[in-house]
Amino acid sequence: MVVRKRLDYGSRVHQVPAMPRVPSSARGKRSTRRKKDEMCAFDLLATVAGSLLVDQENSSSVPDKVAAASTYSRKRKSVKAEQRDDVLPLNTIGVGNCIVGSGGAIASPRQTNICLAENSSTQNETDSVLESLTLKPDMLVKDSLFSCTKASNCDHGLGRIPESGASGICHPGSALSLEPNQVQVQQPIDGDTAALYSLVSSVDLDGRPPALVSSDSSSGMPLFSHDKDHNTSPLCHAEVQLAADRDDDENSSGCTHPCTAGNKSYMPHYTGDSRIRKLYASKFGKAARNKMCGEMSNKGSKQNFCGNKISTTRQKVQRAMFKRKKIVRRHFTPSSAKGILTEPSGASFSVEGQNPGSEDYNVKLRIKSFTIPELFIEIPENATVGSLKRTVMDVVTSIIEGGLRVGVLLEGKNIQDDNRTLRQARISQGDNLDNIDFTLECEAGQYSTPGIRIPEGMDFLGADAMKPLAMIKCEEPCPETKARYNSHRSLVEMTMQETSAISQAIVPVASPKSEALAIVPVCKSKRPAMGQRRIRRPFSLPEVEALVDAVEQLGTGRWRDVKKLAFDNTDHRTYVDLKDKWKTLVHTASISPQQRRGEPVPQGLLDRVLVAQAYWSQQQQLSGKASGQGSSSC
DNA sequence: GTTAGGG
DNA sequence: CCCTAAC
Repeated sequence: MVVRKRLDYGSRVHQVPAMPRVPSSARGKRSTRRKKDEMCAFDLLATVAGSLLVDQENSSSVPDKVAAASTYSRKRKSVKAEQRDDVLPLNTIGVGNCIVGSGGAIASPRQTNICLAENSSTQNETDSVLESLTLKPDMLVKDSLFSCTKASNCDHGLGRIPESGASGICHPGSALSLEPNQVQVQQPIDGDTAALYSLVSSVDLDGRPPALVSSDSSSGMPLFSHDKDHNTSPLCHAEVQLAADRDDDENSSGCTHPCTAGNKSYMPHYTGDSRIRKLYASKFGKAARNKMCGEMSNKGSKQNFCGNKISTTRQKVQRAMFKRKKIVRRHFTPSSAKGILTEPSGASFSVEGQNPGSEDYNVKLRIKSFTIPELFIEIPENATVGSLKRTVMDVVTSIIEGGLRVGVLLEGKNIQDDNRTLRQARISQGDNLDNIDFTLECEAGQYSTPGIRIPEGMDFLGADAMKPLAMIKCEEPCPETKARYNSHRSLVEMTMQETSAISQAIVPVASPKSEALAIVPVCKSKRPAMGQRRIRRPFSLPEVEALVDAVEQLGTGRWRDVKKLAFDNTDHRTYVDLKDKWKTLVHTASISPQQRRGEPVPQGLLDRVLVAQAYWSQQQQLSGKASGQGSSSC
């Protein structure tokens, strides 16, 4: 039922009409407007997530492999609280009968990736996976789905609800290597290929601090114990594991079904109690709202997907291509034997008690290393290193954030029928897993969505926009793989090891005072996912200077004019942004230099800010007095 | 659509 | 940056 709702919503997500704009006075607060059923999804998620966290209280902690993760402890609760205040405090939520994974949900509020796994049987496995989930600092993790299941079904099925949002942020590495850490998802084997798409699409890319992703991802993963054994270099490999789990009918009823990867925005509909709803609203709500477009947003904000406005130029990313090569490890779980067998090809088979011919088996895919090796960026010589980093981040983010559509190729042939089961597609048979490829494509198609306006000049990708962004090659299993497997699970691991070149064309964007690095990727699919938060774009020094200049001339109450004067050619800076930036500048100028963060602003500039602020605030007071006096006198 | 302000 | 109220 839940699945159905999600799917239904997702299928029409783009047609969800924007909330009619009502007079401000009539616009109530979100929380009061929101209907109960709009909160249901997260209610349930919160419930199950809470149970997982509680369960994992007993599990071992993630090794400190990232500096930021050093503080990670078994008290995942505290870690999350410290590192992400906008994360749902899952561990504070009621305990259920299930282990709930919430990788994305925690790693990134934009994406929710919550998986439900069986509770007791996977406890140890969760531990082991947690250990292998530490992320590389520059990794990319993007999770576009979460899964859930009813408590009564936790012992068997794993289902997931792809969460909205092909979003991505990336940390440019030294070689632009972007590696998602392990993201594991499980998929009913009799799910169709669309489900597999969703799973693969869970290779989320996110720029959140690695530690966060690490700990959070770990907590969110329904996991299997084998990872630890062969994951020799967790820091060097980002892995996505796709585990397919086939089980009895109970699962299907309790598990949500993944939506197609193409639909990145849809809403879960759950029912939950007000207690959890409160939790959600207070903590997770903000991020979730961004993600959960439509009803959940339900605000009529033009920044949400409900509106048709495409606000930033980050959408301008020219299509690029890159390939991914994967190594596939295959593990089977025949019955009546325990141990690891190696087939002639070198694939490792884990054999564990299960009836031969039983339909209970799983497929697990692992994707290691998500690398974008080549980016072509035109950057002025006077660019700073910091601006270069930001540019690279923006470019890569643009690539990712536009949304990735996953395709499945079997023996080079694209499997287009999403409704086919894996078995029907001959994916689950085990004898052709080496011939499975995945393609990643930008979600350019989303721009053709009715109601979504593509700014002119942003659509220069043309037909090229649909070229595969990535190709993932499944190859030979790693012979050295040794794994302990959960019973009745067969696994396939895919390793993305090589990446073909991806070429990106970046175009400079007009910017105040010829800002050195106002370079924005040009990508048709650059539009952020519905309801998705915009990419953070710190103001550069030239921008700040331009802002100060404009405010000095126009004052602090004419942000639209300021925009027109100094940022007219900068699409991604709205007058609200300028107003906000001025606010932060005033604050920055008013605090001690030691307390300031981010790229330092010259004190001289800050002094001008204070002077201008004082002057114009005085002017406003005077004008206010004058008008007040005038009106009274009249 | 703008402005102001809280988060 | 997001969101909302108020205009």
